[in-house]
Amino acid sequence: MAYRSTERTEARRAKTRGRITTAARELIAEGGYVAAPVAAVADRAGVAVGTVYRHFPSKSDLFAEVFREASQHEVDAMREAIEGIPGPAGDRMAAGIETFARRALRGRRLAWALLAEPVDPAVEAERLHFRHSYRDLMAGVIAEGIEDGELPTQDVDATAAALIGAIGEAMVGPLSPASNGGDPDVVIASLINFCTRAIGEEPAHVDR
Amino acid sequence: MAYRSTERTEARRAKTRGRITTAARELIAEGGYVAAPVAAVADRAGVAVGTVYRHFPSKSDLFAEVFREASQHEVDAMREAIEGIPGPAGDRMAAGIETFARRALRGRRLAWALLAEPVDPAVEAERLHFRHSYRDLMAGVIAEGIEDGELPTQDVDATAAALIGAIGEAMVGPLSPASNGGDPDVVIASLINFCTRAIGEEPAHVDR
DNA sequence: ACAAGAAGTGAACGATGATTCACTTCTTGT
DNA sequence: ACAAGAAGTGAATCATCGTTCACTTCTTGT
Repeated sequence: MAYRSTERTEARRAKTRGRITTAARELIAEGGYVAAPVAAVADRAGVAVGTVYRHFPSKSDLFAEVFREASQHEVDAMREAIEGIPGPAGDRMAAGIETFARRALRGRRLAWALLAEPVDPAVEAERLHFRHSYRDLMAGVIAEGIEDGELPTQDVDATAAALIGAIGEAMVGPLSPASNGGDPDVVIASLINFCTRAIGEEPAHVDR
Repeated sequence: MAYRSTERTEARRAKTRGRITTAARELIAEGGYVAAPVAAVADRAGVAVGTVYRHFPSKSDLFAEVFREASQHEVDAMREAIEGIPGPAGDRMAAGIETFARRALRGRRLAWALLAEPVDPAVEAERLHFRHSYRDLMAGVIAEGIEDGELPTQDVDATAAALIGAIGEAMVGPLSPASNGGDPDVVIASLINFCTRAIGEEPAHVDR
């Protein structure tokens, strides 16, 4: 037994693995899943196709990991926005949405890939987890608002699911003004007004 | 010139064509776009693969037609629901949503394929048209409501886009209570309450 | 009955893309 | 220096599908 993996080789291995996931994420951010066949990922990472398979059992596993990391980032950002400030539920929801929206608009393609682009089942499972996290964050704020008497009683899960749908469509959907050259600030303000009314509050400012 | 197409042959040709589009629609309704390769469509229609290409220049064209027909049906149904009744904008929007929702719940897979499942660009163009139609129907009702002083001023297009997103997620999305065994009537009632509040009205009844 | 034209057939082709594997190159402990 | 084991390679393989086309079968007018 003349070979023993050491810190040095371990680090090198991790570095290669990281180059592969980074390449995959970049390709997705540029052109979505279709723009990221294994050969292209390997090419961008500067390794051979076979090397990808030394680090991941299949393409699905690779992309599931990429997905998991990227979406965890997004969810964490939203959670911080929501929990970071005190105040009424409506304001905290608005802060969460604003954070989500600004990040999504900065990387529209990646946001679309995470939210909506079709993928294989293994990756889809990650997406489901991701969407659940969003919904639960929203549902939590709304439930508190109801408990405090700030919001009307409502089916919290249904409201939260519909909110996620509305936000997704408004940010990355083809109908969205954001997809058609609208001013991001205006689009976000409209979206927040919509969501504020939807949970049963009066928006602070009215559009237009 | 000894052959002249006649009514009889014309009818036979149309029938075959119809069998092909029907087979395609059924396969989509059962398993989505991925479950409908040309060979499977031909098989279900009881014709050879080559026959499909006698009737449609390409798979894209076939599916574009299937999409167009199916979505036109849906849009017409919603339009009738909205225009069929008099009354305040909020009520008419609710009627439109209810119609949409009941149809979507009856054929969830097809609805998902029409609304969200990724497809080639030619078909995507049909979908865009379809979603635009929905948005415009919604935007029309809301604009009238604003004009009548029934609804607060708001960015009509943004509201309409967000509504479409909310409805889609609530009906066919993985988060939806409707996807998790919820009672359709309850799910629809919650959705309508959400949308009613979102456009700036007080719902008639409160959930739970 | 027959020729012309159309509809129908399905094996073969071509493109794309994931996955494999025999082989080479690098690292490590003796 | 050397053997063992790991990392890396990339051409070849396999699978899936859309599309084509030489051929067969049907329909119609003479």
